[in-house]
Amino acid sequence: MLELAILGLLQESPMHGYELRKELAAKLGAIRAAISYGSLYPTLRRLQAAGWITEAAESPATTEEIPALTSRRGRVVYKITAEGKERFAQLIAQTGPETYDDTGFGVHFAFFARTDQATRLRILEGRRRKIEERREGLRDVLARAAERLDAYTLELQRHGLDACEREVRWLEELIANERSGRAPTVPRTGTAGGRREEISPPPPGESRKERP
Amino acid sequence: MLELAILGLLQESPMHGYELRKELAAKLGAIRAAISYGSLYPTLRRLQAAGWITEAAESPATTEEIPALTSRRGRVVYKITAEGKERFAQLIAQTGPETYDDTGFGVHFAFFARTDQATRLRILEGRRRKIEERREGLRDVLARAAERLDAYTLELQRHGLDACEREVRWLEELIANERSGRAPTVPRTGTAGGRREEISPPPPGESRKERP
DNA sequence: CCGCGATGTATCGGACCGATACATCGCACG
DNA sequence: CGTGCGATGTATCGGTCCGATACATCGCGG
Repeated sequence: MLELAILGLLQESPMHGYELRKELAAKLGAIRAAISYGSLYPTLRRLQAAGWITEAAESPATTEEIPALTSRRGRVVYKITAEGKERFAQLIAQTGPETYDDTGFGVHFAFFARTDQATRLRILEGRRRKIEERREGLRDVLARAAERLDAYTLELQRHGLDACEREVRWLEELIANERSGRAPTVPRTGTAGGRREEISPPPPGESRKERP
Repeated sequence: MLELAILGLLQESPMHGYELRKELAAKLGAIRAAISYGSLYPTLRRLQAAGWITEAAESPATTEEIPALTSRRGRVVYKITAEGKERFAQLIAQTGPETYDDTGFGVHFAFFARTDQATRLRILEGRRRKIEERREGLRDVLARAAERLDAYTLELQRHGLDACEREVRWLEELIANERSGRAPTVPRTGTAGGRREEISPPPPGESRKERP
């Protein structure tokens, strides 16, 4: 999972570890808190050893402009390789059981913009199936074993059940949306129109997304 | 966390590993899928080594009734010790940062029936604080970094934000409920009364809860 | 000038998972 | 009658990831 996430992020732009962690936290903030360095650095090393990423030189184009005033220290900038891109494409397209658990689904979903529609659909449906199973499990417990459990435990199950139902509905909308029409956005409360707004009129000032 | 959960469950009744796993899945089904044996058995051994639990003999009172027809195999039944109960009491009352993450909170909450009210309140408020922070983080990303992210990532954040807001509201109700009055149940949609119903009229047929 | 918070790299022990192996039991199906 | 299969049951191994910790640099304000 971490491997996939790192490869995905580095595909957008080269980064060093610290930055990677922050971007990861921003992109996956809804899923998991923040990746630990104890996972990050070993994984970076592993990816490098496998040849998916390489260390990039620090000040690349404008070699002599800035360094005088910052005197770049030992920041290690990583960059994805061609093999790394292949690896990413392979990882993002292949689905196993771990694709549908909370973290796995979150990571895959976060990179849906780089995933083909068939795979997106497969993942969304797999996730829905999994959540439906969890939901049924919770319903069973609430229906059948309620008298064995105390009120707090029961309340916990109810809250979990609620979350399941909610997520299934969310997934339904995404799936419908995905199937016919191609807009990623779920219709917000009451907005019925088919017109999907593209997100940003090109931001005027700072655009540091991709390197040209 | 596993340690706490096992100690808590064994406090209700002695069990063997397999049973423990199933009960755990039932009690924490809203939180986590099912504990792996690769965690369970080593932990059981650790707890036994520490003296918190002991192996109990298989057929305890009615020694010769059943064994003829089932010929009890190597099931290892574990039982909590007096020290184990102390340990549980200590673990359930002490709160660290890990008490407020998803799993930690879930486990603590599942044993709220064995937790004193002050601790319950502390945990609920700590959890609320943590979720509020997560919520603010997501709002920040959605407000400030929206144009840097693709529509799918954005949708993920929105869904996460929604879940946060929902959980905060849930916690608010639980906290209010906890503060004045002592009923564990959150008022279900429209049910305004103060009367809290006790759950089960004694179920007539099969009662295989505790061992006699 | 000095401390302090942000930036930045790195390691270590431990918790937990997923796959796997293996043995027994009861029952359904041929 | 046997036989095979799914549930019950115990156990280990490798791998992923976390949390704590250490350490070094930078810019800023007191």
